[in-house]
Amino acid sequence: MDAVGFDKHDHSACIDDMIAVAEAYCVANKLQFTPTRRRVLEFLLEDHRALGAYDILERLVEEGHGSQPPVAYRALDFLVKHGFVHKIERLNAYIACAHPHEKHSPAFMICRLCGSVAEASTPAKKLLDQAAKDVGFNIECTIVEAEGLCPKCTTEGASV
Amino acid sequence: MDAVGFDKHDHSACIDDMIAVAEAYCVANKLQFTPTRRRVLEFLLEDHRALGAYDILERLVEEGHGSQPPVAYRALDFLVKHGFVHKIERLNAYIACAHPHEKHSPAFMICRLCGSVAEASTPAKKLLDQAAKDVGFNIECTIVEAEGLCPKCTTEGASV
DNA sequence: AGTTGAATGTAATAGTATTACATATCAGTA
DNA sequence: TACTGATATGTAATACTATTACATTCAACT
Ligand SMILES: [Zn+2]
Ligand SMILES: [Zn+2]
Ligand SMILES: [Zn+2]
Ligand SMILES: [Zn+2]
Repeated sequence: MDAVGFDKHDHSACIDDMIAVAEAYCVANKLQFTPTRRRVLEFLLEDHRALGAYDILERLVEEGHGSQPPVAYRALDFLVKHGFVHKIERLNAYIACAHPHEKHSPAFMICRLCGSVAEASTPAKKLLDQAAKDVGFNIECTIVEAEGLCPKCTTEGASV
Repeated sequence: MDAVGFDKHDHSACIDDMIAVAEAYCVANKLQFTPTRRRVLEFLLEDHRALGAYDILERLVEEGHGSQPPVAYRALDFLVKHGFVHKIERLNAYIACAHPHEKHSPAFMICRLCGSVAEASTPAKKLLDQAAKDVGFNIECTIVEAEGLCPKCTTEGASV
């Protein structure tokens, strides 16, 4: 398993790659990768951390887009629906997917101090599937999030 | 693994038992199981489904308690902190724990049609711990929720 | 040009949660 | 008993998150 979020990496390439993937996917599936949608994905890729819908709205406003919540929520809904972005339920925030369209059940590790978030792929889905089968429940999607301390905050705050 | 939520069971005994467990725990740990806290736990046990903080507040008001949000949130914070209640992040709602103080990492199955919620115990923590260790993350708590269709809604809505 | 469906702009409102400060209650102690 | 500190409650105000509704714009197709 791998993770993006706690390690340094070639970030400009990272953004370009992800945008390219999204664009190609939209073209292939006749989806409209509009300026607003593209910009929101860029914001999330730039920060590489979870942003609230209103953080995003704020930035959109600065660039001249509409100033009402639906402007942000619509773009986010699109990006989530098509797998470019995940919602972090624990934070009511959104983060760019680290493995777009590799068909996965994401798991997130959320640092409660610095707020960084790493996405991992785990067999958690498999695990729940068995538990679900036992009671006859039909899983459609899973949410797996862990809260704790990231490597950096663990060492820094040995006193915490 | 077992689940409460999709099966019928002796409910009055269920409530009494849970309240007794909570009371005993509070006495043993010098915690104050105040009337408000007890009542909130009873509401959650009675319904055996997830209730929003404002649903709970509404009921408290009917019984003469304070009418401001902190009245509900404080009781919920206490109950969550001491393991009598879990928060369902996906629903922004709260549900009574089905296994109080059996030290567990709960997993929830949430029916998107009827809203029923079942709590299961899974080894998700173990699983995530390995993934976390790989990247140096220190897990403090886990959130595992699955959304889908419960047995009843699966059969009823074969057309959905 | 006319029709359609998707996307956007905007206002209003709904739903969830916290901060701040005053008051009350209770346990332990002088 | 009176004082003290910690805990719990009452209340007002505010902050944060999200949806509904309706008008408008735009591109694609006929
Ligand atoms: Zn992903
Ligand atoms: Zn950190
Ligand atoms: Zn539980
Ligand atoms: Zn159901």
